[in-house]
Amino acid sequence: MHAAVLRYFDHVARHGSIRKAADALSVASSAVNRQILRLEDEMGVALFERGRSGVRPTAAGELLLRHVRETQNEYQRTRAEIATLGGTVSGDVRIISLESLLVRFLPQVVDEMSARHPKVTFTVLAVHPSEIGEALRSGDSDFGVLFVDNRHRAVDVVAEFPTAVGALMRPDHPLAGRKTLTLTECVGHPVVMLQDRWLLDAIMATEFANSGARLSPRIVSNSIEFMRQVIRSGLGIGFFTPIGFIEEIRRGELVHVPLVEPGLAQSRIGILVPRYRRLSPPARLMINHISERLRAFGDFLAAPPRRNGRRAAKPRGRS
Amino acid sequence: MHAAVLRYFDHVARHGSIRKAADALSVASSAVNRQILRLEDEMGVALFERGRSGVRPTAAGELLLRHVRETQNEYQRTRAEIATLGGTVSGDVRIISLESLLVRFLPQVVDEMSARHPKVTFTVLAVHPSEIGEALRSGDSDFGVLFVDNRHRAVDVVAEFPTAVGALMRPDHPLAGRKTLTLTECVGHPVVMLQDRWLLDAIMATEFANSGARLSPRIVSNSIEFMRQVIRSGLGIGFFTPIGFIEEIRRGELVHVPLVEPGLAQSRIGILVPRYRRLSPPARLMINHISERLRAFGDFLAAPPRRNGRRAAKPRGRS
DNA sequence: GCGGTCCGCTGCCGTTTTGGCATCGCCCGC
DNA sequence: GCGGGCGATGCCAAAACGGCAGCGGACCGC
Repeated sequence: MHAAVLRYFDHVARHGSIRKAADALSVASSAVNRQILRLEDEMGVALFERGRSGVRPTAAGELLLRHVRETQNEYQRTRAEIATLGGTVSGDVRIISLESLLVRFLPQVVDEMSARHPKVTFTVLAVHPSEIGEALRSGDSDFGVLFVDNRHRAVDVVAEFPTAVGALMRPDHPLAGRKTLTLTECVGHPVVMLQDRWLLDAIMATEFANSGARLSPRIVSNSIEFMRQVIRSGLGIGFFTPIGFIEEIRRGELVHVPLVEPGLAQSRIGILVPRYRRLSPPARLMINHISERLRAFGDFLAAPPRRNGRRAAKPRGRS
Repeated sequence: MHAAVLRYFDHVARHGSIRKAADALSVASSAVNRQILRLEDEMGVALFERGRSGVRPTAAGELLLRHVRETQNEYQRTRAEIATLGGTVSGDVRIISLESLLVRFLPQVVDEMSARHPKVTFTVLAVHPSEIGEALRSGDSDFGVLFVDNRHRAVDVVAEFPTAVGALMRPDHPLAGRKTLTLTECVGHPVVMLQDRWLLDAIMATEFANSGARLSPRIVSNSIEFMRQVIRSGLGIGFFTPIGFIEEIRRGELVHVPLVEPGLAQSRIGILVPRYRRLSPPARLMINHISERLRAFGDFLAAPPRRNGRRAAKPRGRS
């Protein structure tokens, strides 16, 4: 329905080059170039600055770009809405998420959703915390499943549940019997750490910095899967929310001891939706579904089957 | 920039007929027809129901229509924004308003604005109160200068000033000396009334209905200008806010005695902007300008040069 | 019931727009 | 200075679009 020039313009801006954009679009660069020139002529202003190695949007280009992208997003949303009239939910759900949720939680949720609504597609991205604000605002994603951060403005928290960043270790670790820990108490024990602390959250980063704890990482990695294995091998303590390790905790293979540092003990994971954003039907359904699942995890974590837990007698791996 | 089919689709929906739309667009009806058919093919659903005497949007058509119109509005706004980058403010400002403001107030404001920003165009419409909600919501207008009505949801009141609906009459009218009046006190005196009470406001309509006052209209008209003349001729009392008659009141040719009925004495005129609407630069400027002017009128009315006013000694016509 | 009218739709054809290809001029880094 | 990247342009074929005439159906007034 919409003119091809919208896609062209968007791609050119994204790739920073007419030829690259044309390549990605599988059309001749001359075609893209002419469309852009014609568009600039129609607008009466330059939309790109031509540089040595490509093009860069001018201020006017940025303004138009916002309109074009919003139009494309709204078009997709509208199509999804129309498709839903026919009974079948379809469309793309675009989610940004914490890395740790991509390992266990979201795959399962996507699987369930996908089984129920086969025509729905998913785009699930882990994002650099510094990009969270922009990713939510720009409309590139429908919503995020992230640490709740009050600093985000114009964002509604649709559902949230409290979680605690804690020390993850084998059941036979000296600290495994503790009910709580401080970072300081972990000093001296080998720890495994995420490379680039932004894989944790900004909140955590500052918290780790504030507490004087000088932790000595024995192993550093940026792979959560790798760290899962080394922790299970007893090579050290990792610091995570329990949600990515639910299965291991359930089976008693790992123990999660909450940290008491304020910003860590009280952190919450929630569904963050840009305020005033119209959501596509599949996005709405997905949010509902994730909310349910988050609540279920919340209930589970409220009475965790800890090795030495007081409440004990909850279903465990060998039950 | 945007595909012609957007305009076609919009026009067809507006005119309820492909041939009429084609006529308005100055293209052959076959061209419009084919674009619509192609669009329906692309969407996979019928967008119009074909009837004996034209077409009517289906549910899917309505959804797409909303997207199309929003896209067109946003495009215009974006163009205005881009034009403003170059220093000159341009674009169309679309205002809905009270009939009474169209007579004196808005022409002057538009004139001042137009002198300052020659490239700005104006669309000023008086609207049926039943259409106010839809006109604000649909995006057909940028903002309204209307009676403030709390029943409108999702609308921000940017500026407002109190005004009182009152009895408008010649200075030599028996009731002209009064400081306030009730509708009941007007019974017995000839009144001139607007035909179709919706030319007043919904608030006023209910208020007039509630108070048991049985007023006997000597003259009924739907023209404010006509009523201005008959009131000046002494043919009766009219009920208006003073704002459309500022000049006559200032010159002492007419007297405005506020009514004390709650909904009338406390009515307020304000600038109503649909919440979360992005405004074009000229619309923002216009709102600022109208706010100033409204404030000026508010100051003037706070110390009105009434024949027997206590505060007296304010500039009058013959000063 | 019978033209007249208005509707959406369609086949045909000229015009306009769009895209592909080759090429130009430019600038930068090697 | 030379190769490789970039955007811009001329030329030509292909596709899209619009105008015209005409079809069939529904409705209305006579």
